[in-house]
Amino acid sequence: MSTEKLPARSENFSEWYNQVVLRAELADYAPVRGCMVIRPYGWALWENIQQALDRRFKETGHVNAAFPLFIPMSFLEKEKEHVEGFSPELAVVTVGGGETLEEPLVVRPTSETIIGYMYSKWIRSYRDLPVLINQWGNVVRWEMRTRLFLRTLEFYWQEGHTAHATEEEALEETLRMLNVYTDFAYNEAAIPVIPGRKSETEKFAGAVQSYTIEAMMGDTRALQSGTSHFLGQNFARAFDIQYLDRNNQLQYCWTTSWGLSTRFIGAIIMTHGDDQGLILPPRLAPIQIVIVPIYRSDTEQSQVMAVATQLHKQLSARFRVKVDDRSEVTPGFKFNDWELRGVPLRIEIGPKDVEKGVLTVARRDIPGKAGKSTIHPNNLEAQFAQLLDDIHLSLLKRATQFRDEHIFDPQNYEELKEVVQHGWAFSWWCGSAECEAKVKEDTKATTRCIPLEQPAGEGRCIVCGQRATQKVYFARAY
RNA sequence: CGGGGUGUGGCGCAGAUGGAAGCGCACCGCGUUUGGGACGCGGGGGUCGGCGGUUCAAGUCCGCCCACCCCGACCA
Repeated sequence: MSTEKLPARSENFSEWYNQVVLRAELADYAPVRGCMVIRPYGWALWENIQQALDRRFKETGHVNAAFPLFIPMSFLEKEKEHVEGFSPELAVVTVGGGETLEEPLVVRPTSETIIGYMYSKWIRSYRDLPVLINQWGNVVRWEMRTRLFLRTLEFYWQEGHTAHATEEEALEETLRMLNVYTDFAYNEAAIPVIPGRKSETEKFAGAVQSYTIEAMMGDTRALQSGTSHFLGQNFARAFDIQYLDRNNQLQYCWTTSWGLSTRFIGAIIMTHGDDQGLILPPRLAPIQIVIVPIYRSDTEQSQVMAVATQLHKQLSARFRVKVDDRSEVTPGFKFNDWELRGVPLRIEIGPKDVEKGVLTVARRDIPGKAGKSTIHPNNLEAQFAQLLDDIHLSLLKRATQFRDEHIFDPQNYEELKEVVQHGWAFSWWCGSAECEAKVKEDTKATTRCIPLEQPAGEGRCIVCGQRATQKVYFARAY
């Protein structure tokens, strides 16, 4: 616990971010460079993310399974682009039980290869298709520069891997899961992500096409928050995933993969947080309502605690509630503490409230006195459900407004260079890697996505002036 | 891997010219407090990143090594 104020977001956004993560006790640095410990509060948030996603996966027909952490080195080498993309960041095990291994094992950076290998064993007939499997697990990528949640050597995620009989079906699956992520981001996390397609240079190593949900952080940088890949027959050919169709013809499968990681926690922090700390979206918050009792004398304490305990019991049936009964810190400290931790609603119960038979409620999304109101204890569940929904909507509205205010439509290349310093540019783009590279070279901004929703007509590439049929977002990214 | 920086109680730091390791916060105890980050008194805790050297004497000077942080190249 610390009593110091956080650095202001406007002064030093990344320092604000680090301190929020550490002080809200979401995570801590591990003894190994680039690794972190996800603490109980952070893990509880992840568990809620998992639940919300897992429910959507099941609803769309997927099942969970678990594949091994170790993958034979040779597997990675079977898909050319895949190995080129991942080999620089592999952790490799060369010794086991004191003996040098016959073949080195890589610690999975992603599981397309080993799952592809298994699929080739399991799939024989069109009757076996589609295979719709998801895995919750952890992967390792030896990154050079790391940041809590946003990029660590090891991270937790889910990776879905599906195999289909036809290209159409696989493409449909790819977009279905992109929609699942979009729906999750809007309706659980209150994050207005933009779904779109990745450029050739930005796509997943080994994919035919990659789709992404891109979110704008509070400093206007972009964060890829989830991805869905159409893998074509690349991995099916590399791993011999074949089936006999109705006409007894041997065919290669069409596969997809899609993932969302603990990085999403970073997206939540940087989308909604303010100078007081975290603001957690109500549907994912580990604690939705915190009750802070206030008292002086022993008599007051017993009166107040009686109400607090009863209220806790009543509300717990429907909400995630906590009573902060710590006696060693003052109410003022607790207010700040729970605001730092982002709890959406706080109930203050003091002698005055007990006397009047009311509750004082403070909304986390509206700081200070403005967010406080007095409510009468009739139909409490409905009142709190309404309040939490209101907070969800207000967070989404605020984030959407911020996003839209920082998306620009530069009229020429000079303007583009300027706007990507403090926002995103939404511009016509010819699609060439050269133009993309030039923007990156000049501004550090990269293409984030070609949004699914495109304006009508066509224009001129913002970089080279050639005919362009699509608009793309350029932004500096995490 | 290139450029810059930092290593001293849990955290943040101070320790010119070598001469008995300190401060703030946190922690423990007691008391007073408690409606927006309380206060008093009393405590516990550090082989000064590591190894080697110079010296009567090294946190301080010299050499080597290690780790971490920031900025680049790479990335969900």
